[in-house]
Amino acid sequence: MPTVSKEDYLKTIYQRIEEGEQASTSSIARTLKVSNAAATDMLKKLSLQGFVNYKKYKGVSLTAKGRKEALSLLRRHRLWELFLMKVLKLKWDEVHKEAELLEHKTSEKLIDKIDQYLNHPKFDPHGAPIPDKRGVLPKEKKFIRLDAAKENKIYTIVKVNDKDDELIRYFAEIGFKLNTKFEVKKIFNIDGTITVKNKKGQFNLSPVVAKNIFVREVRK
Amino acid sequence: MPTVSKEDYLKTIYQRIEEGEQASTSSIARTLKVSNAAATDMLKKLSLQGFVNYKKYKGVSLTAKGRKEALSLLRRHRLWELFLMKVLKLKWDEVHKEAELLEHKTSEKLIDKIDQYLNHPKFDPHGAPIPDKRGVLPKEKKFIRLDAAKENKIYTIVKVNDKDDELIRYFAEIGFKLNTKFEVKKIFNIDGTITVKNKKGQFNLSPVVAKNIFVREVRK
DNA sequence: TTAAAAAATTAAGTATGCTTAAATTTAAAA
DNA sequence: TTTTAAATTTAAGCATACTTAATTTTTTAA
Repeated sequence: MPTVSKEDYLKTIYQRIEEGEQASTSSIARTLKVSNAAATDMLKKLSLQGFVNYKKYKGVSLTAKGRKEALSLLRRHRLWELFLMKVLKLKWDEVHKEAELLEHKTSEKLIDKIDQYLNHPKFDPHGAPIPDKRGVLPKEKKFIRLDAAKENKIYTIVKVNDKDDELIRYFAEIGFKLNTKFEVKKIFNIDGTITVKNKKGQFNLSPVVAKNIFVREVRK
Repeated sequence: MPTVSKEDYLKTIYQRIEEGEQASTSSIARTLKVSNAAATDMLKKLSLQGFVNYKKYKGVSLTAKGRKEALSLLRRHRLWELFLMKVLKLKWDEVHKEAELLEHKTSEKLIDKIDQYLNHPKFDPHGAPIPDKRGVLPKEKKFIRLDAAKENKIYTIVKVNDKDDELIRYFAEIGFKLNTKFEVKKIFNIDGTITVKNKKGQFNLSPVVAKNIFVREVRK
């Protein structure tokens, strides 16, 4: 059993790689808000324990064992998020932080009960896929990043990045919840700002924000 | 905010004192399964941080601040136990261990939602009183320890000691759940063994076991 | 292709919460 | 009351997961 810290590292590495980016020491350190030295240190330990493939200066990847742990933690995180929101009525922008704490202290027995209670859900409140008991991910709907959308088309929100509470709060505020529709009105070439319109009104989204919203084109 | 370890120490001290026993260094160490040296160490830290009154060789007691933390943790523990059992259908003898983990990672916001969901319950599945948001304990029903019961009388179970999973499993096995009736058939003077009878059958309980069951006399 | 910049690692040191062993204080028994 | 036993504390040391500062390796750009 990995420690709390080790679980966090494994999750971070998994998510970096899943996002198609490389899991560099400094990117891991940045995500976990620790020094590069701490990350290097931990990568060595994780390697020694067979959770990652790690060669000095050559980057890191997960072993099957490490991937299994990462998926287990993601499962716990995402089931908690959904449970807290659906059953205990916590807000969309509150569940991430709470789940982050509970996930490390949740037995397999308990998480299976939660899974059962929710009837084996496939996606969490932010659209992220929930691995099943064996670590198998459900197939996701096709989506593109909002910063790759086109003018004058209608989209629906498939997924949002849930790693930033402030961002989630902002999405909620402008009515950008899961499965809601909006139109891309204009994209400014100069800086990539995107003007969107939904039932809450019209908003300008910076490309940095838009990168964190994943959408699918829909008919009018 | 106390750390996880500190919360555990405060809870242990509170429970020792609540039980009318003194909270000696070694009793705390025994409960928490650490060395006496570790307990001494921690008592010094807790004292420095204003959670306990501690004088070398003179024992320890909680300050108002320490008591508040202990009651907060007990609240979280007991609400989780009830929630896990009632909502997520975990077994009577499973909830203690799970709650022990979750209690430390539960925000006030979350525990208030759980309290609300359960409609502000007053007792946990083992009969222990649940402190309210302000730390006020509900009034308990009168009870005596089973080892002080009398022959040929009928009792009902008001509370059991929930600190030992094996014991709880045994209680469940012999039908000794909360609010169930049984009769004390015989008490052996030689060693204090108590013969009890309920709808599951007749059993001999050692005085060590009987000390962990709290009962109230009822009419036939 | 080499110099500078960036990334990664090593080294030294810290806080927390443990351990065992030795020393001290208190309590109990002779 | 003194000796012995029990409880407690102190001392020294360990593992985990951090920190900053210095060093090394890799990458980028001139």
